[in-house]
Amino acid sequence: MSTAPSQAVAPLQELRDAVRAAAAVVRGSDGEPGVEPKLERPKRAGQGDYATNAALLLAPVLGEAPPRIAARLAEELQPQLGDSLDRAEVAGPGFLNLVLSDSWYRRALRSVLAAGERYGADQVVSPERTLIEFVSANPTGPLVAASGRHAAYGDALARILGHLGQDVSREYYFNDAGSQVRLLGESVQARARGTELPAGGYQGDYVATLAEEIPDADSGAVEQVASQAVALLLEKIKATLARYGVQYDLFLSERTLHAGSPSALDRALEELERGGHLYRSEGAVWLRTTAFGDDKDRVVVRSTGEPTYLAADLAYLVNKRDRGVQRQLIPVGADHHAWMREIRAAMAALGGDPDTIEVPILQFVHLIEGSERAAMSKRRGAFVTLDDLLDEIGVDATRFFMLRSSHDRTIDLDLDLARRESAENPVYYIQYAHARIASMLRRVPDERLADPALISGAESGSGELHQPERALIQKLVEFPDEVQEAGSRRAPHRIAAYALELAQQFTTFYRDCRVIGASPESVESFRIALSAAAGRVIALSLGLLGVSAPDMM
RNA sequence: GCGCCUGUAGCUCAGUGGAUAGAGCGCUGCCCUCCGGAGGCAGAGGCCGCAGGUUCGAAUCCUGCCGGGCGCGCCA
Repeated sequence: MSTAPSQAVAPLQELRDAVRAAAAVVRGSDGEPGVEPKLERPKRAGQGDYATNAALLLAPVLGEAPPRIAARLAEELQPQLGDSLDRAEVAGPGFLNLVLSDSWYRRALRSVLAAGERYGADQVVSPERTLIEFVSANPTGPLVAASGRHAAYGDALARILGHLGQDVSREYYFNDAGSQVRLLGESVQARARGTELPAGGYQGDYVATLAEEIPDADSGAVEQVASQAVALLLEKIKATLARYGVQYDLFLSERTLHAGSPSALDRALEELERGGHLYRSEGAVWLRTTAFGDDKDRVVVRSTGEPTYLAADLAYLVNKRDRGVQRQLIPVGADHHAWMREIRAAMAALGGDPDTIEVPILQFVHLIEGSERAAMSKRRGAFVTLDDLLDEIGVDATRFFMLRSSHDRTIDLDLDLARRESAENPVYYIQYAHARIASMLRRVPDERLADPALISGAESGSGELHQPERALIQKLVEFPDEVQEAGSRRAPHRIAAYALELAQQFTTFYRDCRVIGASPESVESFRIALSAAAGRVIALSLGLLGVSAPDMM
């Protein structure tokens, strides 16, 4: 039995290890049970605090009835878990329900407090240099509302993986070299001159603003106007992202990949040429991506001699390889999902491992006004900007709204509803729970809130725990698993769901269990420790989403 | 036509092999001498898109069909 106080093994992990060990013994193998038993929380009362399906998994292997195996597991677990376990009961088709003792709960709370800010961290065995490239919207206009999904997702993922011990950096790659940029320059110039916009030109009001802000917009060279427009728009994008709470490590310009002789792009193409992955056809240069799983080959140099965006992407890949990047996460919108095959094939052609490039597909954010679906077009100037959205409903509500849905579901953003209901966004429920805890703890002297006091409070008291106390502790000990799951599945929305459940569980506890002034004092100390732990884990969860955890609202 | 994603309560969404499927909003009815009522309790509300299959066990995995989103350019 492991009760060593300084060992911060997650309480659930301890239980899981014990079940695995017992399963191995029952199976008669040394150490390895050969199956992966699960530990889960039964939904119904009377089915224990946790249940394992180990016996059901072992039954086909051992050729015995599951309940018999479960009974033997129980015998093995008893000595392993010692006073952590009240009793183990065989139930249903062969589940083993574990009823844990209050001393287990007290130790579990203690370990949450002892872990502090690093609770749920340090689970990565071998960290990789991980790059998350996200948003990367071209600087041909302000960030639109949908970019808020990308920004929130990429940033939250970075925070989660960082918490788990990965070496993460955030990058924004922007195309400032292509035809769209030239078109932007032409549009600004046309606006400045009062002449007609070029075909397919940019029509937004911001183009007129740019025409005023850029000196000599009417008379200067188009390239000059374009590059000044890009610079101004990029500043605006950076300001919006900063306001949204997203800090990038690097903004990388496509133009720098074209610069020099030979350029990064030249060198990438040369390398592919040497590898025999390029061929010429119809006057263009093609990359044979079909050799690596793509459904068609892709042009890298147009018949006009101009490189495509994919060519620049190749140069960027080489650039990242040279910098020692080991894993790349590049969330893109659903309209770009075919690009995943291209880039992974390109990676393979460059001799890299395509599996180190992950491209989570973010489904669309549909804007609805009234009952109509608002079409978004940057070029036509018909869009809602991220800044507009932040003005309307604020950073926290926007982030939470964007993060509570799984990335592979489309989000319907009803602007009227969002404005009306922003006060009812679940994020406020969570923040309210946090503020309430902070308010409560303000009534407690500082010395009782110091870590040693809290930790001893967690183990103080000998009375029986109340069910809401146990339920809250159960929720708290799930946190490391949730972070792990959110990280490995690239699914920050798990944390949003968890934070809401935790806030609910705290609220139930708060209603049923008097904290300040509870007697005897050991009970008060225990509940102060429990409240402080709940407050910390709520703050940690919100922090992983980039949402603030205010002490007062 | 082909490829990717998706279909769970009136609405917005969690739940990627476990026992009688959950939350928020909305609806009905209650609860403030009490640590923050931005709260709580109770209730109504579900062929988990449909049909097969795998399994001791399926919302979850497989197949087909139906509905929705997005792609299928020497555009980005």
